[in-house]
Amino acid sequence: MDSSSTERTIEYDKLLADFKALLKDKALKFTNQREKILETLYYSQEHLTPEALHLLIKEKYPELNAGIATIYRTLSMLEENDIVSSLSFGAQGKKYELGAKDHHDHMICTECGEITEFVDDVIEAQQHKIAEKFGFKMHDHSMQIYGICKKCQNN
Amino acid sequence: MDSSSTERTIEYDKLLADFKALLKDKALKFTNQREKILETLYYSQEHLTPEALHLLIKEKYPELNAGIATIYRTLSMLEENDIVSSLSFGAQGKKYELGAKDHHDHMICTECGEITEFVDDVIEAQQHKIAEKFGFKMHDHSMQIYGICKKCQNN
DNA sequence: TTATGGTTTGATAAACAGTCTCATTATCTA
DNA sequence: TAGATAATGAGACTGTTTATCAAACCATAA
Ligand SMILES: [Mn+2]
Ligand SMILES: [Mn+2]
Ligand SMILES: [Zn+2]
Ligand SMILES: [Zn+2]
Repeated sequence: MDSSSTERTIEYDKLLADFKALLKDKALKFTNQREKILETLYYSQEHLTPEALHLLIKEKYPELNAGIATIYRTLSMLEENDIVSSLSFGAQGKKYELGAKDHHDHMICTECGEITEFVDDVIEAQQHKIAEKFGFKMHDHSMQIYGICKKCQNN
Repeated sequence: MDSSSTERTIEYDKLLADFKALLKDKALKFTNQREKILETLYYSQEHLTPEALHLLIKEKYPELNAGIATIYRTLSMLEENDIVSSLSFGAQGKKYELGAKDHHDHMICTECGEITEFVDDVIEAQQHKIAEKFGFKMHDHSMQIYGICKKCQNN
């Protein structure tokens, strides 16, 4: 079966150093806002909407006075550079998470919203086979399983 | 491998009769608007945004004078009753398609937007196994493979 | 058939998410 | 440290989806 939960695989210091290197490489600037956004994403275990991330940052760093536009701009930039990934399901809009974890897919409880992460080698391998069959050059994929979690089944 | 394209599996008359029965069962009314929305979804092979569907209907049935709000309302109702399903990826918003086809997943070209449908038995079976392992009661799932289609690779 | 009451509708206002603009501020490099 | 330029916050703006409500419509039963 090989399904398993995922866990963070990179230290924050390393992540930050890589991020600084990336910015330098692309002639982008290392700003306070960008740093706090990265940090907040790293230390949050949640899948965050831009709005939720904005709130967290306003709470923790009120003096930063970060604007929502910067949150959106930075999330887009981070996603383009494969540092975060986004997940969109239902009407709830996009949710972002730090991609410093290994790739994984999601199981979503439609009752309580709980998101369980997993990786399954059989599925990963099969996706490559399918893409190959259609002459398709796969860059990425996303899989969601919807249903009712253990906890909600017992309520 | 068992991947294959999908095709429509139900006659329109049957679909319409089932729809009428459903409406009656739920004490909802069979209206001209609802009929034309169902019909247009059935005969379109595309994955349609609410806006695109609205345009199609205005072209074909101008005298109906269908409002966009009715399109949204009806699509939601159809989705709740598993008659259509929606697919949302990127910023492009939700696209709807008639679920009278068999279940299938999607392969999306990020260059030209082409959507290829497929079903893969290995993946279908594996998803059940994963849900089972986590004590999760699966209701639905959705998988998208993103990449570059054959055509776009040769451009 | 027609009357009746609840449903559905279209128009339009409102909410909402996300993007754009631009004057000001911050960062980087020499 | 200064100058060039990138990034920022505020808020205007866009496009999409939802809510409101009076008018029209549909199903039912007389
Ligand atoms: Mn995740
Ligand atoms: Mn499809
Ligand atoms: Zn749950
Ligand atoms: Zn293509």
